[in-house]
Parts: sequence; C-alpha cells; structure tokens
Amino acid sequence: MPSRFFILVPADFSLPRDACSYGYFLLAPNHWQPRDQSFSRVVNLQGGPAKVTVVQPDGPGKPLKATSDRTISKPERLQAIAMFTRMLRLDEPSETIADFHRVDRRWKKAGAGRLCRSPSFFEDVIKTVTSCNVAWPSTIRMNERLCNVVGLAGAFPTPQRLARTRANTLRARCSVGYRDQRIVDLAKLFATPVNRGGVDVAWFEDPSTLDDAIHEKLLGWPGIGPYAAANIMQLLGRYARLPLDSESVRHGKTLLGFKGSDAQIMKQVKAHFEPFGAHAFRSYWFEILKHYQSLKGSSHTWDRATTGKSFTAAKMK
DNA sequence: GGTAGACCTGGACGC
DNA sequence: GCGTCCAGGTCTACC
Repeated sequence: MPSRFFILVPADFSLPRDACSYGYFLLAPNHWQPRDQSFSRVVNLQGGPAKVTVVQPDGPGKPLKATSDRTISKPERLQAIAMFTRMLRLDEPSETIADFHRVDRRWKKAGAGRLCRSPSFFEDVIKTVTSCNVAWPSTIRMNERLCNVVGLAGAFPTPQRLARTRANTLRARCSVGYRDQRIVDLAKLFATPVNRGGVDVAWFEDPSTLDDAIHEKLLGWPGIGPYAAANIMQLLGRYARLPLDSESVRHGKTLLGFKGSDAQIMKQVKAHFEPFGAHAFRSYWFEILKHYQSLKGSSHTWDRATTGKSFTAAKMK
C-alpha cells in the first residue's frame, strides 16, 4: 500500500523549473514525466528500494506531495525526505539564491538558481565520471544500465554493490568502456570506512572545508581530472570553478564570440565568468541552459527517451 | 610544465 | 549492411 507525505520547500522553489535545471534530472534512476510534471526515482531506503514520486500541485513555494509505491516507515520517510532535499537543494537558503541574483540579475525574474543533483555525493561522483569523454546519449545509457544491471530494483547502485562488481561486468553490460576499473575503484573508496582511508563525505560537505583542499583531493581520485573535479565541486554547492569542456568551447565560440584555439577560448570563457565570483558556475550554466532551451523548448518539457537523447554536440551548434 | 597518443563507445557518413 | 572516422576527458609517457 502506498504511503503519502509532504515535503516542505523554500518560498521561491518551483519543481518544474528547479528539478529540470541540470542534466542529471534526465539520468536514471531519475525520471521526469513532462506530461504530469512529476519527478520520481527508486531510492535505497533502509527497508529496501522504493519508488517515490513528487509533484507540486499547488505551485511554487507550496509543499511537494510525495507518494511511494510501497508502505514506508516513518524513519524511511525521513530518509526519503532527506534524499529529495539534497537532490532539489531544498536546504539552500533563499538568501543564497537572492545573493546570486544580485551578482547576476539576468536570472532574477525567472527565479533560476537551484541546480538539481543526486541524493548522494557518491552518485554525483559516478554520474560525473559517466559524463566524461562521451556524448550525452551514452551518459544516459550508462546510468540506465548501472541502475538496471547493478542497482537493486532499478535504484542507483550503492558503493558497496558497485565495489563488489567486476570491472568486466561493467564494461560488457553497462557500456562504460575504459571507465570500468575507475568506477570500481571509486566505489571502493566510498565503501571503505573513513578510519581505514575511505572517503569522508562529511568533510566534503562541510561548508568550512576550503575549496582548494577539496579540489586537490578530487584530482587524486581515479578518473577525476580538471573537468570532473570542477563539476563535482558545483554539485557540492561550490560554484567558483567552471567545468570547462567541449561545450564551453562551443559556447565561447558561438554565443560569446571568442576566437582562437580551443585552449585560448577556454581561457577566455574562464576570464569572462570570473567577475561572477562565487556564483560563476551558475551564471555560466544558466547561459548554456538558456541556449539549450532556445533549441529544445523549456527543460520541463524534455524527457529522457526523446529530447534527452537528442543532445549531441553536433546538434547543439 | 607542456604535449602526444591511447583509452572505448556509438553516431555519422560513405560506399 | 559494413567499414571508417570522429567526438569526448583522463591518464601516462616523454621531452
């Protein structure tokens, strides 16, 4: 029997706008349903996986109405709320968003500011690795297969499950290619207790930890280079660095009018967004998202199977 | 510190 | 339908 509960949101929060604010809303196990503007995913709860769906029937600022596909206990409900809170950045104060709008007034009217991410730091790291050196449709495919092949009942695999999976299995059944061993090694880092050298998630998520310290630590992990490290940092809510990639070059060339080699254009893009300081990534990303939406319509009308898979570099030029 | 080439997969293209 | 080329970020070896 389904359970129903509510999730409180900040006054400025809009589910269609804020859930569909970053590409991860298109990656399994996340599922955005444009038809009824619902956001669902299978989550790993202490009693086992459960599919939870949220909608915001009363509009921006009003609570999310959540439904699970099985009865969940009160502790599981709190677990699910914590996961959606992280994913939708519901704990980011409205003042922080207002501060971003003071720095970059272009997004104030639309209210854009929160960026969708995963319910766990681990999932954000693995999703970032699956987005490296590959076209977006392949990233979609890898995440679908990781959930279906390794995850329990379609949930994203836990570090423990992924750490026990053979690299060959990931390569053959999840199409992750040469990323296979790197993904297993990352999972092992997360599955190892902190006192035995494992990842101290609390340290990464502690606002008092310095950006430079996190950046240096991330660069030491397998499969994490400058792009991935900067992307993971924005997922941690640290927006000062830009994950510069081929999309940055395209954006610099076609929309900002920069000229030169790819490396020169990346430097110009970096310099262009530096004045936005601690909010640089948000300014950069919402410009790119605006471009995508000019080609594909509002992101809350996209779905994974059709619009999602149409995102390839060649088609975005 | 900078650079070249390998690493995989899947889409695009030519035949 | 098949073969070839190319895009994509990280890693390693080398200068």
